[in-house]
Amino acid sequence: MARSPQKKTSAPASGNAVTADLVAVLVAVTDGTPKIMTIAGGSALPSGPFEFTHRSLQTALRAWVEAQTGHPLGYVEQLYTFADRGRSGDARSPHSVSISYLGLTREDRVGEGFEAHWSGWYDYFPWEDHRDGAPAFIAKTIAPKLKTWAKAAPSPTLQRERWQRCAITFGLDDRDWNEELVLQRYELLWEASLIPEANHSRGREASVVPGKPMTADHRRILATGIARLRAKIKYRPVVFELMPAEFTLLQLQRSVEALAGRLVHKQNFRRLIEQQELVEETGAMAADTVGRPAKLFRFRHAVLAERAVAGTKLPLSRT
Amino acid sequence: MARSPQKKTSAPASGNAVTADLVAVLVAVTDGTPKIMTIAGGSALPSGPFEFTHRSLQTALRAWVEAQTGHPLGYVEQLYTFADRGRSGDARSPHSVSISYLGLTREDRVGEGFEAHWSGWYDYFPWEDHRDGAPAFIAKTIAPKLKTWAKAAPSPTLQRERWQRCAITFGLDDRDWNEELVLQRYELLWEASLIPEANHSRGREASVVPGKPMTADHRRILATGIARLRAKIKYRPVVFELMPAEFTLLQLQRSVEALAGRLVHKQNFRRLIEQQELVEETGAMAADTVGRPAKLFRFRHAVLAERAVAGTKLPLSRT
DNA sequence: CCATCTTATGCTCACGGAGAGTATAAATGG
DNA sequence: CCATTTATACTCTCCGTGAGCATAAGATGG
Repeated sequence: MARSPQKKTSAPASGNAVTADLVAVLVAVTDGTPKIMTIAGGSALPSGPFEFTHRSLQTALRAWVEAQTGHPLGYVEQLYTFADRGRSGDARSPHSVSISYLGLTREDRVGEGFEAHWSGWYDYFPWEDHRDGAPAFIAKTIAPKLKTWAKAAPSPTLQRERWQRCAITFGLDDRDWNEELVLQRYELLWEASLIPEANHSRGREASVVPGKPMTADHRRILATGIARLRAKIKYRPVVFELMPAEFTLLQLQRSVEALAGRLVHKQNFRRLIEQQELVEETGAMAADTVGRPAKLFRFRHAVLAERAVAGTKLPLSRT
Repeated sequence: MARSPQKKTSAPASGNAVTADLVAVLVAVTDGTPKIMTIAGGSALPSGPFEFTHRSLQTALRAWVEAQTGHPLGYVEQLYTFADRGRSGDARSPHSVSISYLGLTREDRVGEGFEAHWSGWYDYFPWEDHRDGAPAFIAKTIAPKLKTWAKAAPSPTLQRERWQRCAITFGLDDRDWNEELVLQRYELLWEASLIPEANHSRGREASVVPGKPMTADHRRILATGIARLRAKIKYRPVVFELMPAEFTLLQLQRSVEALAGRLVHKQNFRRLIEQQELVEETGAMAADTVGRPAKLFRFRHAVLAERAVAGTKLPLSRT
């Protein structure tokens, strides 16, 4: 970084010039399946060079997505910025800075005739879907391979630490599954060389763990996005960005479950939603359903103005 | 942004080249005062061009800080990336991308003879310190000015919305103070032109609200860092990065209070710390104290390996 | 028409965490 | 010895949350 702080309003780019890329994790939920927008046959996230004709990064991303989908992007949040020195390893290739964003939409909003597709995100992270319990291949395939990797550590202490890390992130040894550790799990599998992208020497030692790979570090970026979203839905009403204008409480629940990758207690879910006054009845009832018909609800946009957003966990004094 | 996703491994920079800057919010807590590292007489955060000789942004930041302070940087976290088209407004000046980081250290680790200084962060955000109750000037100065600003909105509805926003972020009208809304408060004051930095036409209409200004958007970046840190200390044991090797529970509590800007219930704070097994006794007692001497504790680094980190708020099913 | 299935919706219970207060112990300086 | 300051141990009360029971309201098949 800097030589000296004084030089911060620094000299024009010389050897210092880079290119800026945007990478987008665009999420939608359709029929209980979380999907992401992909290009290149599902092997990459939509991305492209940043055009400085826009006022801010956020504006640039919105403009681009709207051009692609024909509809405004509901919720946008910056994820992370990566810097590569010469992405391809070629020393002369330009340095690049990749700025990644998370965006929430609805699949049906996307116009036809684009090269982009929607892919289920569990295609890329099959071990993340615990809605029907932990996938069998975690115990059958992943856990043994991780154990082997842990045992390959040089010292017994390091072996224990490695395995403890595996057990925590994957909920092994009777630990609870923590759905938010998406990135940690991906990084662990990467370190253990169980991810195709990790084997730099041109994809031999092919996919040792199920899950579709992606270009460069796109799957890591996706993991970051999923983790962020799974954390966010717990303290911010962002799920509604993924819902149609009217929905039943079960549909809402299914969307949350799709994102979280685990099931939710129905009655408690409803209690939570209603006591927070997040929704209001439309008066209409859902049609075409099995079982007792459900009321239709809509999101109360007013709550966004009414309430602040943060949570607390300190033993605060009210005095 | 992108014209077409296909072009993502895009052409070398032409009109697209930018410079990459790092901006650091380096925090320490000394004697119950949260401090940040500043340069230029306290009017700017340390920053400088990113050198692509490093493997990653994080590495670059660490290396730079270690060169400055002579000690490793405990905790580092990326904050946000901003893009400006021509920072100075000069259309021909290079576009820049500023990547900001939050870092935690201890003041005494910094070597002497550097141009950097430590400034109390409440010098820049005096309205954020509620340890002795809400500062009087919030009710006396800020609230009335915000009321005026709210009333200046075109329609009655907008006026009410504006005021509601003010009341929420500043805890007015008998609302609770939410210490995490640091950025929201800064942005609100900015919008209401109560912040010198907001008055683009060369600092007339000088500081209408107490608090030291900063260069460019540095105070906004600092607000982002404070907000992030205030949120983080509640669910991650990062305070310990700011503590000496051994400390009393009261010292620990004072540090948390310094960061949060509000007081904490002593007994409950201890209960929380101890039941989470975050610390262990050193056996020694604190010297040079008034009142009954306190036990000295040290951070149990093992907890970082033992436990995962995330929290939950969904009505999950355990079955 | 009834039995059964499915989903919707209302209500209760138990447990644990968090805010708050009381009480006692151990040091210091007059 | 007493006032003061800080340390430390308990207790009490709410309330949020996980969990389960019970009932309602529709469809479907015999």
